[in-house]
Amino acid sequence: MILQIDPSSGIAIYEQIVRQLKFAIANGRLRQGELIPSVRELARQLAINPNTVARAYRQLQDEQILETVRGQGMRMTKGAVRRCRTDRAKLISSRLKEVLLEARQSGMQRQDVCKILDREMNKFPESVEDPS
Amino acid sequence: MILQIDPSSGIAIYEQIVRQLKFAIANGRLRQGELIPSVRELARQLAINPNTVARAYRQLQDEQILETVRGQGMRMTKGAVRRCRTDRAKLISSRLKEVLLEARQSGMQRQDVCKILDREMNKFPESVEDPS
Amino acid sequence: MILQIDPSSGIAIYEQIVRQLKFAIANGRLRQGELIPSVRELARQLAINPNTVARAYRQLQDEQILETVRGQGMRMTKGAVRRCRTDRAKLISSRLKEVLLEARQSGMQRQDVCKILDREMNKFPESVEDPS
Amino acid sequence: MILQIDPSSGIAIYEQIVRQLKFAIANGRLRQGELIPSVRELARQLAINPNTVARAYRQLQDEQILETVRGQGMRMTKGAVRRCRTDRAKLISSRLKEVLLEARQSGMQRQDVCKILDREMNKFPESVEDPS
DNA sequence: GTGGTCTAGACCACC
DNA sequence: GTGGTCTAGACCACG
Repeated sequence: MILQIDPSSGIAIYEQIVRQLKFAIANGRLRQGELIPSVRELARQLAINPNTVARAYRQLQDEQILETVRGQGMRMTKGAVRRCRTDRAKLISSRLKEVLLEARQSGMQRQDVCKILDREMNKFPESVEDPS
Repeated sequence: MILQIDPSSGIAIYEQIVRQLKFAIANGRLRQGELIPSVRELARQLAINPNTVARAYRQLQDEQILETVRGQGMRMTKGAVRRCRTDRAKLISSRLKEVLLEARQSGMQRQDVCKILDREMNKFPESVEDPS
Repeated sequence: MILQIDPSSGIAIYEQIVRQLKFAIANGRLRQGELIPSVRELARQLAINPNTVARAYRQLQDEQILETVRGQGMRMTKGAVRRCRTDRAKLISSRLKEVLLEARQSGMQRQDVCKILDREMNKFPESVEDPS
Repeated sequence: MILQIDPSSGIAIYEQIVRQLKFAIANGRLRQGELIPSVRELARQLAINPNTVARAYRQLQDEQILETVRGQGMRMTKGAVRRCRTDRAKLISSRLKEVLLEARQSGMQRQDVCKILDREMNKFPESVEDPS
């Protein structure tokens, strides 16, 4: 359970936690049934305010991705993987659309955008995703 | 000089003005030497507070894209077009890199990203940019 | 953290704050890593509007001398001391050059300028600057 | 009668005209009795708004350095030279004091200031001022 | 608590 | 008319 938090990225820390947890669930790094780290434990690991972690967990609970297990902690729900994969697709897709829309509206040339895309897409690994 | 402002986009209004003015300069919709709309005039057009426009103009001034002509208004600087094109490329490029990095880190499949890109890139017009 | 503000000096208040903070950092009165006084706190101390302080802080942020720590406040950046010392030297040097250029162009006699300088330079203290 | 105007110097244009006219009178480049250029003529030469020149002339009139000659234009008053030399000394002296005070308060080292002064003072010409 | 943003309205110098 | 500055007060997200 290692998350990469960048406090100066402009994106709220709790939002970074939410996204990365969703991603971890989507690609199978977190297994169903496992307990996730407690608020205090994760806050300690990331050296941030426990309130911030709690806010992220609360949001994931609202979205029925996490659920509380009384007296033990929190774990993934039954439908978590499916929901997270959907959310991941939506998030990435909408952000790609946004930036490409902005590129068009800015009058940027198609070819210049293609150059960037070619360079970036080459960085993608051959894909093997856990099909569970 | 028509800008599209969305007060509920999450991006600060002054920041939207800054970007769109840069884009307008980059693709030649604003010509060198022209006076740009006055703070009060643009504020009236966009139905927002003059201070918000002034803040955008001040930032563009800090970036040496606009300069004041005392008692008359503001105009593009000599190097504005070059700077704006550079900024546009940097902005779009860095945002594309960000979202594609996030896509990779999320474990998303290369082919799924490609599907989105193909669909979006078809929306690009055949390009004819003012080469001045 | 005591600043001397003169609202009737002709120099904008926010600009006075910017300069004096730079000077305080340059000569070691503010230490790296320390949180600086909050916008509201400094505004209260100086009996001015918080927006005026915020504007000064924003400019220092633009110049990478301050950075925000979300939810906590603002602090000096890593390179703040170096930048402030450079800025101080540039500011004083350029202003000295300006006035001496004006003196020459005005046809003033070298000896008359020297008289003023001798008198003023005697007011300088024996110097001991924090070398950190 | 050639003045050097810098519209982007931060100092108001009319103020630049006032100063440079005073300096021209102080060092004898303008002779008593001569008519000075008309508002419109000087405005044309400097490519600025006639109102701006008029404002400068009005201030010099208020300070009894210029006077109107009905139907002809404006000329230096009898005490103009004396007044301009006094003003020149006051102006340069007070600006030097200001910047050196700021240098001291900023914690700058005496020796660093001296370096700048040495370099600048060498630019002064051997002095021959019209003693009239 | 913190900073960030926006609005409203005022006064100023300048042209 | 123009931009520059300052004040006052509001709302927001974040920790």
